[in-house]
Amino acid sequence: MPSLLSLSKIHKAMNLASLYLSSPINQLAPEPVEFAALTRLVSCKSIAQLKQIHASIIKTKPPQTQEQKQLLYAKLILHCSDDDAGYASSVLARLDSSDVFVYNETIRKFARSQGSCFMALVAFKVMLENGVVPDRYTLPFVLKACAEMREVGVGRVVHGFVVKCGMVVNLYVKNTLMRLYAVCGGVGDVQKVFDGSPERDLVSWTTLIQGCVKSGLAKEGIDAFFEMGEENLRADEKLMVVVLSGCARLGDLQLARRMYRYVCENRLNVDVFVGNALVDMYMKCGDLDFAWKVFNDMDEKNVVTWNAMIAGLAQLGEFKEALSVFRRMQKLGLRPDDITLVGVLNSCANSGALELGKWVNAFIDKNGILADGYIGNALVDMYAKCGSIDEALRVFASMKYKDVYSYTSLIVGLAAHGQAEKALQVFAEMPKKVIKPDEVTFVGVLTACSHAGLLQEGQKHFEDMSDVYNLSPLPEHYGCMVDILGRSGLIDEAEEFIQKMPIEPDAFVWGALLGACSIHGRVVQGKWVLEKLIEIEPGKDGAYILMSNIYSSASRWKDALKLRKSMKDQKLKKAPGCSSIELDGTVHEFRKGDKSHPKFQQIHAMLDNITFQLKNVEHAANSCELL
DNA sequence: CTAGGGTTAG
Repeated sequence: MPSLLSLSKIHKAMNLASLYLSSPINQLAPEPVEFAALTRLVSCKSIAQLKQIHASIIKTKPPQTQEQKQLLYAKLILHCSDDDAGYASSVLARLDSSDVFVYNETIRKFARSQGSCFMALVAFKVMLENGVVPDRYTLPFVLKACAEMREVGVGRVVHGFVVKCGMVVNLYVKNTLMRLYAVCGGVGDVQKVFDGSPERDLVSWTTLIQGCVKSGLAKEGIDAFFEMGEENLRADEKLMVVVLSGCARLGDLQLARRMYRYVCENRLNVDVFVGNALVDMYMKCGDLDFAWKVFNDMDEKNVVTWNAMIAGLAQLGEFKEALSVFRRMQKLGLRPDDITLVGVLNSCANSGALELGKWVNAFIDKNGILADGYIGNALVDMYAKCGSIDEALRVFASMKYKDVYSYTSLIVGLAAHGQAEKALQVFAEMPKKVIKPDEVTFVGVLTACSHAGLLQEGQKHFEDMSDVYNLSPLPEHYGCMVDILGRSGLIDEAEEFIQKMPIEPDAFVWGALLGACSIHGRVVQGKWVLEKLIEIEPGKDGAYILMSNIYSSASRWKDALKLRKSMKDQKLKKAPGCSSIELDGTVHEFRKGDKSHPKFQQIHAMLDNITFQLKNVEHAANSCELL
């Protein structure tokens, strides 16, 4: 108990309380106080009204007994809204009750809403100072307040207190304690509490699994679920939702189907939560048809249902489809929330739907939504990917809270627009704002260096990755370096660089080297690299095409033809090419081999025309080369 | 007077 009193946070709160105690409004409460119009408090709506009643009670009929006084104070506190923390704490400080129930009610009230959780801790402190011993009801409220505030520090002290009074065995206490650690990201601690006492129920399992899933250990969470089954416990809807979201993260379709069977076999009610979790799970596991089936079968849908569909489609690369779902949602008059907008912007970004993206931007402005955080980042990315780099810069500049995502979106965007110098400038801003770049940021930085041919600068950033930022370079970073070296003509150095890689080079790394061979006409080396690439990813066509270009540029037509023939013989699956363009607000999507566009004929006639004219130019260019 | 649920960007 004493350790709690030393908490600086609570001390700060008490200082706040004493500050309010000396403010004029509180001098309205002189002793002895009065008690009469308590009934009027029940209908009291505002803090002003409350204080008025308080004052009139004091003036007319003060409470006669200690009990009446305490009752008055307790009622006053319970009638305070979240913003009245100052007033509440001043009354609280005079609440000299020894009744646990009075404190429990007070703490419960404060812990119930976000804005007043701090007051719950203050009330707890007053309780302890008044020598009142917390019971099994008090602690869940206090722990809940800590969890809401993400105050693990205070939570740990309360935990110590819980252990001291042997309260861990109470399931409610134990489960709220687990929840505290779960929301604060400490799976290890959740597990410890879980293992700490033998009694556990569905809530304990739900919290444990939630803790795993939320901290990226979905596999462990699912394992725990099966372990639970061995104890002959059956999941309910709330637990199922958590398990389904874990499966969604794993992206394992087989597991997903197994979980769906579990839902059916156990006759779980597919309410809007379970339905949403199912839709999300099937989307993330790639079973679009079944996701649609669940979606259509749901009789109650909400914005989350639509969001799951939109975000899921965007993630599957079905951007056009995602946007059409958004339009359907709008036709039904459903209001999108910020998560909808992020999904829509993501789809715009990846399908080039600048007009719709601008519309979303206007929607955001019109509705007074702050273009910050997630939304701001999605806007920056959308503008950058749709070619409006200046708009991306504008949104970025207007953002108040910038994080690593904001910077990365812009840096990657600038690099893609050939503005390497600007990209590096923006990158240089990050340390000043104390924002730590991550792996993706460095992909942007290194691409910028590669496009601008900045060999030394690229090398320096690459070294900084591990030396300064403690990041382990991924294959794509090595790929960028190979690209930088290759473009500078240092092909042997690039090859040596690959040999020295501490991780296994992947197709992108070898691909970058092959690209370099192609630029510099290295036929022999190219052939060798091609063999490497075939080893790693047989059946892909990209490397063959690159190599056949190398042969062609070296005028080794026979070799080029041989290679093309071997591609045909192997029936190589071609990477599905896809591109899209927006015209008057409609996105037109083109896929390799897809003839479904209404103007397919005309488009191809035009393409033939362009190809024909290009051939003439090419011919001229090639002739020049021969001279 | 007590605890556990779904969707989010580079």
